[in-house]
Amino acid sequence: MQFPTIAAKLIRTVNASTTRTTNNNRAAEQSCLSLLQACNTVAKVVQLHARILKLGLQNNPLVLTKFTSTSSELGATDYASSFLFCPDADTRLYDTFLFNTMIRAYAQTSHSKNKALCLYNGMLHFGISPNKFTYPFVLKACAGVGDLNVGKSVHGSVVKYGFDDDVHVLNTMVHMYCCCDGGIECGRKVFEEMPKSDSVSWSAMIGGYARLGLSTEAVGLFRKMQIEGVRPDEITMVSVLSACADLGALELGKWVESYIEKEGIQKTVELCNAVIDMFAKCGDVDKALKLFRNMSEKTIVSWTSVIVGLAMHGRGLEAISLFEEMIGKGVTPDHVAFVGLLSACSHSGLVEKGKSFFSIMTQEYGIAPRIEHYGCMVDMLCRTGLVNEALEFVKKMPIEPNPIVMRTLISACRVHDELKLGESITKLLIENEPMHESNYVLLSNIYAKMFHWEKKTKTREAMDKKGMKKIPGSTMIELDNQIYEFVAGDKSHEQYKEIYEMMDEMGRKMKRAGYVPSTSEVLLDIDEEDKEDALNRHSEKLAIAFALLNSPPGTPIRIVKNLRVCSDCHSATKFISKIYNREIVIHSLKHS
DNA sequence: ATAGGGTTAG
Repeated sequence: MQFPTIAAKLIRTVNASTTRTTNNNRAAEQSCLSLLQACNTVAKVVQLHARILKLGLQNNPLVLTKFTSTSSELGATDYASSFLFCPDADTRLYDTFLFNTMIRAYAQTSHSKNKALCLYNGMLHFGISPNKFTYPFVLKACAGVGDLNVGKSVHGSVVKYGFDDDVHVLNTMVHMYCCCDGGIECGRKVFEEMPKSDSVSWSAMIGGYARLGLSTEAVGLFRKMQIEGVRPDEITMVSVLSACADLGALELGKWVESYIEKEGIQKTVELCNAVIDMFAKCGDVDKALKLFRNMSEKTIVSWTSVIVGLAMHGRGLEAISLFEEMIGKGVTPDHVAFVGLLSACSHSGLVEKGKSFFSIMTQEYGIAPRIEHYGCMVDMLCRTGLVNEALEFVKKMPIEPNPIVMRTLISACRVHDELKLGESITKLLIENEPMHESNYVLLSNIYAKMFHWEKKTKTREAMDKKGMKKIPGSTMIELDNQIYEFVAGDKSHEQYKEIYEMMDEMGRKMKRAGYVPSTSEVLLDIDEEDKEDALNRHSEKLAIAFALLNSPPGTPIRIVKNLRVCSDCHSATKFISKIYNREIVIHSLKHS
């Protein structure tokens, strides 16, 4: 930072212009420029570069700039930078545009965000001033790195250089903060305080909330956007739909779909994909399939959305046949498509098929398994009750299992009575993640199943001491454009008497149809009769009773549970669906 | 020559 002085900059400018004017090889310069313009492969750039060196034009500013931009456009950024920053390079030729070109190239490629930041630091080191075009690139690189402190320091520079009034810079800054761990509040602050905001600013913020799973905030902000009269575009709508999908809010999603029609928002492939994903995740997989079939242009994302949707709703065989149809059409699956495929196998108990797809993925498609793929395999083995095989699988994994995989194992240990094993894994996990509440819930559930009530109480106390609270289970239901929420034993609703009568009736009819309450997941120190009672008051059943009372016979019932659905509610729902002739879709927001 | 989006296992 101490290098740049105004004098040094002046000398540099003068020297650069001298080089330009004394260059008597104008014809060669022109020919190089037009050849560079026509370059379309890296090989040609390399060839041409040899010629540039031979002609001694490597320090010609025009040629250097063109060489740099052509190389980086073709993905040969490292090649260009090795010459630009070699020890005998003429640093007098460095300027803002040259650095912007290089930083942009690195900021756009996924594994080179750090290089972009290095170049930005180098730029300051050489005394080259950034301009308002530099910062969108730099901030984009920060977003990729995801380090809040790095982001804050760049924010400081933006203020120092006075670009904090530029809407493009600020929009990217909002996006950057939203991509950093724990940065969403900073993003919101920049968003709130920016002098002018447009649809891009709102999209960045709404998208930020949606990505983090803060879907209610995302939808709320979209409402605020409409109140403030900012016209959303197709990119805003993608984020809003993604929030709807996450919330399982089918009615809202349908409204968004008609809003898109009404407002004439451009239906890009990506927007159509988001609509399909919303329907698939909200339980209307057939609607998603229909839209998918009618799409004129499909991408891998379109296929994956439907495959994941089918997998989520237990239609594993259809998911697999759709995957095979996709291969038949010559579409190359990516790692996400394989996650969908493997989860389809897992949800439908197709262990052998799953194992074979897992090996095909690497052997035929050259896709290295990621933690998500290993997670699917562990889940698949655990669901089938092969807990020990799952454990062996985890031990042999070439990458560290993450907490999600560990929690899958622990749940399986509890369900399949490997309680000692479950206890020891959970203790390890708590050491690594002391502030994650579901770890304590898992441990206390294991103690409950071991009848270690004292240890269970202690675990709860440890949670309280750390200021963590267990989130109470609740179920939401959308009826006539209103959202009703129920918690276990809820009596706050004005119809509560009718609801409880309905539940009694449901219980009687279910028992007659052969339903046996499964009390094994009631983790309370109470006797069997009370356990049944506790089950009957679960929020899922309340919401279903409410829906049976208030919606026309034969119409589907869709409910959204904030936590995992217990096994008893799962089986009870199947009975209720049959007895009352209603399709019942349960959407769960969390899985552990 | 400048900005923002989607699909991912429990």
